[in-house]
Amino acid sequence: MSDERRKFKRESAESRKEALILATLELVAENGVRGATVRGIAERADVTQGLIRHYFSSKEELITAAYEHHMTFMTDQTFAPASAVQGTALERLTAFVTASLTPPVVDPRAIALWASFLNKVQQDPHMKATHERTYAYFRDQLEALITAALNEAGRPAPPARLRQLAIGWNALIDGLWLEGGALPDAFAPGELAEIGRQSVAAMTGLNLKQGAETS
Amino acid sequence: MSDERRKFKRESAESRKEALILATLELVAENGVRGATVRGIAERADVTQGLIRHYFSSKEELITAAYEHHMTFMTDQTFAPASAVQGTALERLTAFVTASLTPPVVDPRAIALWASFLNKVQQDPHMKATHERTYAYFRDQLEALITAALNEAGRPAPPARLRQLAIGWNALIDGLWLEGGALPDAFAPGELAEIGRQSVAAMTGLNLKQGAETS
DNA sequence: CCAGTAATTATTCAAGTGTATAATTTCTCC
DNA sequence: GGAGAAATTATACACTTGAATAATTACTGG
Repeated sequence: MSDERRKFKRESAESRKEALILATLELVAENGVRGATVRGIAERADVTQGLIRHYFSSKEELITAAYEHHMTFMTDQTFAPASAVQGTALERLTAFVTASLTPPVVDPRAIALWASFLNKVQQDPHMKATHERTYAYFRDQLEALITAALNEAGRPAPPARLRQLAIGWNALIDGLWLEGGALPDAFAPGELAEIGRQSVAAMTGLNLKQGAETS
Repeated sequence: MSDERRKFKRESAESRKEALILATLELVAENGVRGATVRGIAERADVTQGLIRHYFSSKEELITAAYEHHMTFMTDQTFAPASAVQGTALERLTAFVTASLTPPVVDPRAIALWASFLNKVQQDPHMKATHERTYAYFRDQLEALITAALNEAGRPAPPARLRQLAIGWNALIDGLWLEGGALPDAFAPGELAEIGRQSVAAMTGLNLKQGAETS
């Protein structure tokens, strides 16, 4: 007697928005920002295209929301492990490097998203601000960790040297992240993190051995 | 008496193709591959859109040609300085690192192009092959240079170690290249190259001081 | 249970897209 | 110097795009 099947189901604004954002990220990663069409996103999220405009006043706004969502996710994934460590600065530093070079941070999709968003980030002031804030945060955290680890080791360094170290470390981590994501099959599991730890150790004279987290 | 002004001028196929490719690269850098429209490219190259199809059977073909052009340019710019050096392996290695971290290799546009092409590179088999060939060439050259420099210094290393060094160096150079191109104002001229030389020196125990090329 | 409201779908529109074809213009060569 | 061929422009077409509006549908509160 009742309708054999509803034509659609109402969802909370929150979950709908998130579904649309996730669908957007998928398509942006696959086809770039311009390739992520309103119709494609709607289809991927299993709604009709009109709904997008109901939740976001324009495609631009959806794209921006998706970017922020992604950046927050990446930042969380990168910093959570180091924050969880309650040991020495050197241990936190090691955890940070390892997390930065391990899935899900290292991931082909993350690289694709980074590349796809780059153009827009450089042109849109709001997205640019988000990006620079994230980047500065990343490097500041890194520099603080390096500083603490060097002090801990009884080998404090002047600010100029610390800046250089932070830039170099950051570059190395970025580069390995990029290589790992762009050529996922070229490296054995854990290899990137191991190379990362060894390289930054050599650059600093600190000794980063892998903490046995889950042995 | 003669026509006050010709409506167009004939050019050689070669120069027209190049003009179209350069216009394409400009627009791809600015707006991504999908943002580089046939009409936009034609306007930038000061021709009408029909001409594009006269020289390239499709937009796809033009994009591919532009990508190859760019990759060839980047490879040349990166390797020419090191090839020109007639000294020790260490000197060639230093020249290589320096060239990789100096304009025009370090350039916001180059980063934008790299990012814009990434999607297409990962999907189009032909472009993917070009990319992987270039990447492999880059790392092989680097590994060979490192090997030679270590041998020269009387400190040969086993293959596994050489592989790790090449991956690490490559990542560091890529990362610095990326940072320099993405935030061109964040670094003083020559700073990136200096950090690069110091970092890879520390990673290897080799001493790369800048050769005084143009003092 | 049933009206009102908001979520969702359905349809429409103007602008932009790559491609195809037809119409011109320039240059070369005998 | 002028005909023929190739380069270039001009026009047309089918399709996609983001956005706007109208029409339905599902849920909620009394």
